[in-house]
Amino acid sequence: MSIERRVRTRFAPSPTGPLHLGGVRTALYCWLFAKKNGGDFLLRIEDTDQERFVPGAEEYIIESLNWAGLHYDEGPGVGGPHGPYRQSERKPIYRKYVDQLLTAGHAYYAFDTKQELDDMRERMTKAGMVSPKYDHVTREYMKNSLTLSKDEVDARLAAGEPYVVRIKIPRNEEIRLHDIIRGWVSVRSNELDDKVLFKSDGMPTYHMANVVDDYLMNISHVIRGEEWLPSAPTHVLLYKYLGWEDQMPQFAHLPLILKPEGNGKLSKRDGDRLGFPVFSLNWTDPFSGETSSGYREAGYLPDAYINILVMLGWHPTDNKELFTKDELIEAFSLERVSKSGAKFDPEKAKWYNHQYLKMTDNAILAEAFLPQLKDQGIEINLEYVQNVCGLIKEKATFMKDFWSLSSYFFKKPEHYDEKVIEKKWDAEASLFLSALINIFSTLTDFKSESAHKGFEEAAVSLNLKSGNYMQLFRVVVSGQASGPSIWDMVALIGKDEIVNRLQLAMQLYGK
RNA sequence: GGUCUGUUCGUCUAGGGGUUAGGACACCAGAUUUUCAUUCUGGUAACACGGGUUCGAUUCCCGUACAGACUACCA
Repeated sequence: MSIERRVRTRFAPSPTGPLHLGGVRTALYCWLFAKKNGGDFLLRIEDTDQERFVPGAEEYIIESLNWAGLHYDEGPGVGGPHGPYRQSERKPIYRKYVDQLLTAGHAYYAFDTKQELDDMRERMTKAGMVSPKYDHVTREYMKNSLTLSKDEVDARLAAGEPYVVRIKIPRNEEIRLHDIIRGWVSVRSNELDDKVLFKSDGMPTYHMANVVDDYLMNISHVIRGEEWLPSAPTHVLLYKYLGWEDQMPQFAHLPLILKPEGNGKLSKRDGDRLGFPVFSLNWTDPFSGETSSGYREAGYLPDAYINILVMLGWHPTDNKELFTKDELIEAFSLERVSKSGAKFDPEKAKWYNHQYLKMTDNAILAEAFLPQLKDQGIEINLEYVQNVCGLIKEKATFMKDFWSLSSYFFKKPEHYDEKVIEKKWDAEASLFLSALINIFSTLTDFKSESAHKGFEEAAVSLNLKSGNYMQLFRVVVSGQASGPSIWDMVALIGKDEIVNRLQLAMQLYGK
């Protein structure tokens, strides 16, 4: 293993639908590891299964990655020295390696039809085998170049009979592979099946394509989900048979992301069923028309999303929880990725978003808030919006909460929290609010402190406890029972409007 | 069923042969001179079980249990 090897990682999704949480996290770890080591991160589209092709999926994947800020150095649309980066476009490349395996005797032709395969499985199942494999024993009873005579094989090939190429798994060997996260893993070859390498449609399967492409693209580290661990030994064998042992990438199999309730890995099929999105972006299935929501549209900030995902299976050396991308690149290492699956916690995800919202500059928030305001028919100067954002971001979990949290900064309340009105508006309240109107009206300098002072004065003048009317006052001004610091809010709305709203409420509820 | 992988508070996790087993989310309580969904302070809460090894094991080893992944001409 050369010490000088340049770090190159790849994210290799199959365009069979939208990208979900786990996929993005895999991409994130690949990206982080590459950046951390000054290497390259590539995107490769694994579309060797034309039957599962879903229109729009590739675009969706790319857009998801871009939204999350995981820009790739090589890949579709970007190019690079090892292209093309779509396996369907690399089709002619694979044949040569399949032939190499065939001539070396590490692979063989198999002519079994779907029916024959099914029959074999049924037979074996009846014989008590739970999941029959095409392996070193069953292949003896099947139609392949190991059981058929050379003449017959040639004849079938010449006749254009459909065939697949399977790897010939050796008997009684122990296959060891080193995983950065899990250490040494070993399997006996007899447990492995003769996987199809080359399909009858002329396309390689994942196993073949992935090994060939990783080699050709000079991938140094294969970082992927744990679901690939069982087939990794087959891949190791492929590197060996192709004579690429020296360039074999290092493996790191990531723990799975599990459903919050119960068990099992979070899957695309979970959609919105669990009460939170599993996808990055909104998605409409082109076949069924079914729509699923995404984190972007749900109001998550990209950096918050990244932060949520990175903590699902990785942990820094200290107890730090909030990271910028640069800090993540600095802190990340595969050695600190945990081995066990992580249940996704939607509540904690919200907390992260809230933290990021608070950290975001008011100017940026205001800019993002503008479209919502426009939809509400509000036109107002940007500085005011920025100030509003500064006050309400403490209270918001999502950007989309902004309007409901702040509408009263832009127009008079249309409804008042009736519970508070009922509970707090007594005879004294009317006296108090009248006094407040008078005092506020005389103020020339209407700021947080002066408004607060005026409020206290009104209470003192009537010998009342100011605290008793605090929440009522908030409701009168905003219609809502809770919100940001009351005096800051009042000062921002301004004296005339506040007095106005007090009078309005007196007309409605005054006793 | 078989193979592989895993198992520290409800959840994400830190730690590691001798610790009051640490942090975060959630939850509960108090505080912010009784606005609040923010903030602050405090609290409840965990080493799956059984055997070893050891002066000592939550930490190392072996079993058991449980969980998950895989078991297609899908990736």
